[in-house]
Amino acid sequence: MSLHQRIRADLEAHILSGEWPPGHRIPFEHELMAHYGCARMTVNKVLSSLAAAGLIERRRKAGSFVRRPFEQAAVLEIPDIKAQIAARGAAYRYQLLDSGRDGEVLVLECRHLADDAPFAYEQRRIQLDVIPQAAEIDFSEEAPGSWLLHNVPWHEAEHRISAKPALDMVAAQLDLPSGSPCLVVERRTWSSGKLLTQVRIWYPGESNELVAKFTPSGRG
Amino acid sequence: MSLHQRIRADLEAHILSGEWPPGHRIPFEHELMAHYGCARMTVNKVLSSLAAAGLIERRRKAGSFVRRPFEQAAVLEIPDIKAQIAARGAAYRYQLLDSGRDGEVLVLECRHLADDAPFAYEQRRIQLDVIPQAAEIDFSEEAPGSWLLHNVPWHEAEHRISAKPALDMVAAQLDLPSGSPCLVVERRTWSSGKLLTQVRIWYPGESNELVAKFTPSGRG
DNA sequence: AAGTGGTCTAGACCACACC
DNA sequence: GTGTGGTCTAGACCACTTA
Repeated sequence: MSLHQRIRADLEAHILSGEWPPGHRIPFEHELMAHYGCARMTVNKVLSSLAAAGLIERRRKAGSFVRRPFEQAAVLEIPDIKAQIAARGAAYRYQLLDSGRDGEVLVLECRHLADDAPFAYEQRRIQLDVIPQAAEIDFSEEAPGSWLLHNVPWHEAEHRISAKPALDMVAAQLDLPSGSPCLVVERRTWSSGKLLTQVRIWYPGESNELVAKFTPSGRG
Repeated sequence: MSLHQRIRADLEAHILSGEWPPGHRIPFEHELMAHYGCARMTVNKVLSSLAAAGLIERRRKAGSFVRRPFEQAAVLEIPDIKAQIAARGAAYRYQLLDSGRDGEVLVLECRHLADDAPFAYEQRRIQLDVIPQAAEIDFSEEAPGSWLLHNVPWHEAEHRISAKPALDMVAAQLDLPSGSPCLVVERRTWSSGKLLTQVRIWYPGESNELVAKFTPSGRG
């Protein structure tokens, strides 16, 4: 592994772990030079790539700062479920149904309700080896999606969308007749190639739509 | 504008204009050094960024080569249905079920089959005031989606994705039990603000998935 | 074996933002 | 002014691939 890759991984770990929260000023280039014992071009390359990836923001004379995580996917608009329900004028309620560990993965099941009616059923996996601070969060209070959205920056995401019948447990949790159509959204999120979290969300088909607006060049 | 930005713009123009087609070998770093009269680090930075952007591919000892352009919208991957079926190794067949006019709108209904099994049911509307040449096309031979994809440039698109039960005609056309979950994709496409076409495609839920992969910055 | 890209250095000057 | 990042240089050594 090359020097600039090791430095980048090191800085990324500080950011992703939350040790350097959004707004935190990263050491100056000359400080990093001294710390890693390398030339300025090398740390400059690292910081430039972090800026290109959207993890940090660089300002002349001021320094480099950790950026806020993105509020939502700009391309495929899947807003925070809480905000989505609030936008309909309904009262939002969240329930943690189950939680456990599967090796280095935190496994959660939860449910989102609008005016006490089931709105979505969520199955979530969080990589604790990459986001160790997630182990300390009380997910019976805050939904994992909301917490992640506001605390962990991501670089890449993949959505997989399908229509499936609600069977057994899912039908029960969503209070639907067994076999009702559901929109199933599976999302995986990475940061610099490392898987951060996976989630599968079941929406009753009648109640929900995904909207994606974009141009061929990739700008929404 | 900095030197490496000017060099990058220059090389990009060669690639995007088609002067350097896919597979073409870009001049070696030492050749670009001589051509632009700069240090190797500078051209290296340019070529590295072009590689990171996916425009070129770099191979030691061999050189740097122009990559193939993306075959489809990288943001929300909805390939040509024909190509999609071919990719599964199934035989593609297309049927025009009905066609008519609604004022300035050409209205079509058609069906796509994989190995003679229904794969998707399509309801299409094409604005003839914007795309008059569509009136001359024999859509019993070529699917409207395929023809549009290859003949009409678009600038903006919006997808609306939902899960709905297949009822009546849709269930019949897709050979499904009434009420089966279907993935419904509604797409509207514009060019410079003018609506070109609308389409609603029904996929049997079990057989299909949409995949969207992207980054917050908008590059897939 | 040879030539390419990958990486790194130890300087340097500049533009810009903030004081 | 002062200090930061932005850029560029003229070298160098290495690793990998391909001929």
